[in-house]
Amino acid sequence: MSYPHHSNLNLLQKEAVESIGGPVLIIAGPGSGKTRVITSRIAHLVKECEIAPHRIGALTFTNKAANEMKERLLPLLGEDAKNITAGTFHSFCASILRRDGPVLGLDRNFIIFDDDDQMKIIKDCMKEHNIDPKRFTPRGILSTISNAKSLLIDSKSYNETKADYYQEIVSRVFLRYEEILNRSEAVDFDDLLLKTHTILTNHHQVGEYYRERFLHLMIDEFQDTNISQYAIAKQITSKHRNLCVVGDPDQSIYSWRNADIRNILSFNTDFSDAQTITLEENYRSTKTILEGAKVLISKNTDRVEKDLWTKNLGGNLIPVLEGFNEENETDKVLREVGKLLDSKEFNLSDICIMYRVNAQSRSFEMGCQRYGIPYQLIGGVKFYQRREIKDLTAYLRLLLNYNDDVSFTRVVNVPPRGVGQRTLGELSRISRTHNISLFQSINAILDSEYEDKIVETQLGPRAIKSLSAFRDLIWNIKSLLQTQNIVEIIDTIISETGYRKLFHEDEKSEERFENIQEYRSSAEDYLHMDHIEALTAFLENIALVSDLDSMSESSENITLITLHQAKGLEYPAVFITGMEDGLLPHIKSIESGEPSELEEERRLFYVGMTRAEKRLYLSRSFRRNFWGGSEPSAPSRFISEIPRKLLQITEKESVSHKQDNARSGYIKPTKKSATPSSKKTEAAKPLNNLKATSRSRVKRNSRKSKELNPTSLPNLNTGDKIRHHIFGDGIIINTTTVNSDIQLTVAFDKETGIKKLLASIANLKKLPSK
DNA sequence: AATTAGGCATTTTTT
DNA sequence: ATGCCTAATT
Repeated sequence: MSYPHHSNLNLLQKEAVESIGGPVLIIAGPGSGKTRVITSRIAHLVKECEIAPHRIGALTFTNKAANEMKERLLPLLGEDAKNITAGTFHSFCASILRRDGPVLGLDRNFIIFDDDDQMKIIKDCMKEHNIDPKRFTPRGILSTISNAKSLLIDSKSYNETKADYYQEIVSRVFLRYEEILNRSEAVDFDDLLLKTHTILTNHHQVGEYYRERFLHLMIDEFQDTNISQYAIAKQITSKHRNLCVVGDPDQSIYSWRNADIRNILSFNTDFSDAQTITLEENYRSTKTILEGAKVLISKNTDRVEKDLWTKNLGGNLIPVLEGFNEENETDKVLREVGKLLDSKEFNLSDICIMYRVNAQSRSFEMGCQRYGIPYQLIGGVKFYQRREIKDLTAYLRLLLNYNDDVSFTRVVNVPPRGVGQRTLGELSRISRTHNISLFQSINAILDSEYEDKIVETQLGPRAIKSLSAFRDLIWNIKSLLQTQNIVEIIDTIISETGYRKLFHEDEKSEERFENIQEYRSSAEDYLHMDHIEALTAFLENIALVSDLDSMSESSENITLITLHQAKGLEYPAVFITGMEDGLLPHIKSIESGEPSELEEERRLFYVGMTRAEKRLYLSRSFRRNFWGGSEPSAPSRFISEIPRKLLQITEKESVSHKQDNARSGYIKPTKKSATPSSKKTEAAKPLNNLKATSRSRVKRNSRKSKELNPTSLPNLNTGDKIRHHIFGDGIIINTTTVNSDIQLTVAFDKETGIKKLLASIANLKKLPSK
């Protein structure tokens, strides 16, 4: 990065760093050294102004940004850096609630419900109220509720102000939804903010603590904060009035998540004495890239003008790659990637491929595997959403909190232990009549009473026995928390609940096991803590930490990422793919007819473009795959909004020549339909391994792995004895080639039986045959 | 109670 | 095409 040296901030940056009395608004254009300004400002506060580090708060959009900030502060401040409160709004609020939640009657060990959990509850509530999910979609109702909460409207006030039939329906669900959350000692994402705000506002003593404590508060990505976040910030800084917000209205891309761009636009009105500093010098991109982005964003009517400029060189034109279908688009993009790598000007980690929707990633994943380009996929199907992971998490949540009905329902019959629909229905009936959790309902049934009221049930002795056994199971494991740490508890759950059995079922068992292993090892970070605390922290981490946060920067692979997640990142070379009307801008925004939605799509593209330092590529396809079929798609209207002179449209025939002549280490000319190569040494990971490694784990199938393979993979033949880290010892009874990998059929002991394993991932040790 | 078959909606972006 | 939900079957 070509930032000026620390001691050498530009005048405006310096002003931003040193303006420390009262409210400050920093409008920071892309690449204007925003992060630098924020860290320098904090360092300045601590070193020059002698502000105690723990009295400074810095709130960011992602945990990754927060961690980066802390890392950058470390050389400047040393140990003091660790005492700065830095995190996302959500994690910040979670810590306030862990400390002060009890004033609202919230248990300190509350659980955080994710999107999945929320949907389950919404659906239950709707069923309870006989609301037709065809007429009112659960998703829609949830988003209405979430919207209300982010405007600081709770279920009670919503109910009081409901104005039409739809709101009447929502209100019923909302009220019930809140009851269930309360009963479950759980909060959702919006509650973290809403409840924090309530405490700060209504509980004077607690509020004063935070108002007194935070002498300075800074907020990054302010254009993407919502009303409740802004309200919290105002609350906290109402005493010392040192609120510094940093953002760029042109990069506001989260309105669908209730972010309100008015926060930043009207900041100056809210604080009439606010200083405003606008950073317009761009240190990141070439003139060409910046000019293209500027012209594009100027097409938005609803915005505040900025005059971005750069001293950087003009740089290359922006190529527009055109493929005749999705696969061909991918091909062209990856060939360009290959050229960049061959030029030695770019490393793998310098290159990023961006797209509008996650579904587009698949094609690039497969492409990378074909070409042997190591890649890192951010997001996609979330690791923590995998079934086995959710199951295990549900068990852990139950240990902490018996009243978590969502988790209860999830695992009470997993693996099957004789608690079926009927039993569950009866439990839920009792839970409703007495307003107690499902788990408590078991107690009520077994005791035949609840708070002196007789509880009657029609359940047979078999069902009652099953329920009682389940209760004992959970209780027993819970009591082990005294002596066992979190990792041991996970192991205990797997063995004691009989969950292990599920691993022996199908060909997915391998994948499941690997996921569990990873889960288990991520729990190891918490071993130093008290067991209960560790459990709480681990579960909070699962809820609040995203894939993006754990993405690696240094490792040697290219990055595949959505445009939304790319916010705040930068790469020497960026490919923005799927430049088609319907994809970018997305069809939903076109169909909505709202100009504001189209403008947000434009901002999204703008964010993508401005991530690029030296090279920017656009790509599109003439056809796009939908649900099986493919349909013609027109070029994105945004392409024509970039001045033609900045673009480089692919020449016609010369392309194929270049392809043939390409003597690239990464580009191996292959025939269209054929799988890359049938040579076993190629060892590209098989496609079915994709799913197993979807978290931002690094996939390596570079030339490197080609060399490594013969050594790491002993020459395995039928009849060889091997050892597997999970299944134990076995004998190979067959070998076949699948997708340029070797599939081994191995007979293990009686209990495990016969397994099919892929040589490249099974990590087998060959045992000497006597 | 557990398993299976058939119908259906699904794809925007995520703390 | 796939995965989720409901209904029907054993």
